[in-house]
Amino acid sequence: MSKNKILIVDDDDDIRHLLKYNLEKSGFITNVAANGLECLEMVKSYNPDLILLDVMMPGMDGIEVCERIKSDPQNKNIFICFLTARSEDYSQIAGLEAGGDDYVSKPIKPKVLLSRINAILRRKSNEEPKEVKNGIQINYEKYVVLKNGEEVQLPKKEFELLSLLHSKPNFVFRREQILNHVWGTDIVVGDRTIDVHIRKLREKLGDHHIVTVKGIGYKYIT
Amino acid sequence: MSKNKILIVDDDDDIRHLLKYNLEKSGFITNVAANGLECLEMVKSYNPDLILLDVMMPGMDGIEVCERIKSDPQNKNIFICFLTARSEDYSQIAGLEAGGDDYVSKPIKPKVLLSRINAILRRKSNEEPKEVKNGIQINYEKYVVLKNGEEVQLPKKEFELLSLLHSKPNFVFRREQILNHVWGTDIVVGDRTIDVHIRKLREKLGDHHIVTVKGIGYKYIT
DNA sequence: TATTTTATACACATGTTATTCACAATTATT
DNA sequence: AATAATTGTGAATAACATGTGTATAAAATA
Repeated sequence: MSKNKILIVDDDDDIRHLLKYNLEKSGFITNVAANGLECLEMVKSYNPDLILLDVMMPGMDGIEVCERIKSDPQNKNIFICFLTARSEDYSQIAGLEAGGDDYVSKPIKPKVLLSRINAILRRKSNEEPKEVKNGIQINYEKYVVLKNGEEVQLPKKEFELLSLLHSKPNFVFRREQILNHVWGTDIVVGDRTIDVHIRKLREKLGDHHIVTVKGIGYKYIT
Repeated sequence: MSKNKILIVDDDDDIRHLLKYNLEKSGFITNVAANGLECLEMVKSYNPDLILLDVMMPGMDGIEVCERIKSDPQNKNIFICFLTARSEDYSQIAGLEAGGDDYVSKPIKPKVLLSRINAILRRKSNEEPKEVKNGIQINYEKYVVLKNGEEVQLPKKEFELLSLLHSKPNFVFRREQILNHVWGTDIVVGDRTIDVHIRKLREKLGDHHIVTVKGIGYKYIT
């Protein structure tokens, strides 16, 4: 998964650090900007895949930053995810959302943010040629898995676990990585939890898709 | 193609009249508004198919007007064509253009405008037939839902909820998104409110249209 | 104001999903 | 081969999300 550079833009120090800390723990590469101008510069130099953009900022607000970024066709596949306070007027953001972006309401819960980011990056990778890998295709919008063209509904955790493995076929994900991506860094679950979910996936999709690499983790094979 | 109501929005008297004159001569039904607020009201009462919208206006500018209109899913098939002066910053409009709209540069040449309008309306009429999805058709003008041709009257919230899901079939809307769109960001409602409305819709339309995606939200299936 | 319709709340039923755990099976190590 | 480490499995249970009946509030209508 080479594409996971995230740019965090918020005028609040604490939020920036909180997000940076959490995201890096989950394996993302991050960078920060404190205002709109810094953000615009970062876009050029850092070339992020996803921008977490605070709406309410002194100087240039998030909406404007977004518009400027989007006005350059070169940036068309940078995703922008707004960070909004509940009280802020949603109507402006709504219009942009149609364009393919997303938003997360403050106060930010790391778990929620993480799953949203995963969803966005998945969607992003999905816009590129839709690869059917070994008979399994994932549709993130419909939230279904296509197994030889047939739709299979998976529960949330199973879906996310499969998404992760499927995103980088043949790459071995360590158990720790899996935990961080799917469960988040703050949650502690027992030793056998991953295994059980893997089992469920195997039951539903067949045994030959997911391979155990003993001592390390799992991989999705093509 | 019975539908060709055009709303002209510009703060300049002369331009309004010029456009109105020309368009009516070509057989379109037109109406005018002198500013953003008037425009928003007209959208409700006049229900145009196409809005010619000046970008540069005192008070609310065209971009904002557009965003407000587009934020309501009911207006999703109103086309908006910006009228821009050459000197104006095109970058902001570029972003919106992606959403399916168009723009015409001032000074306006009637012939150019006319051919542009025809192109837009043609595009629109091509999209129209898609409206019947899985036996359910939504008539935003009458505020009524057609279930196999038979009219079903839905209360406001139910109608809006259905509109939202129906606007993007098979796309899973998260509960949060639904709340924001139908209820707004500032309003707080209980946890079961969405479910109750979904239930009402299922009672009236049948169970097979709306599918629950546990842990995520709902989708309208075709 | 009275009446009806619509919207929301809430407690609880139901069903699903997530997790745990003891133990079996497998693989690696010596 | 014996042992240790790791993963797989079945079953139980916890945690959770959604559906439902009914009550109540709010809004629309007469």
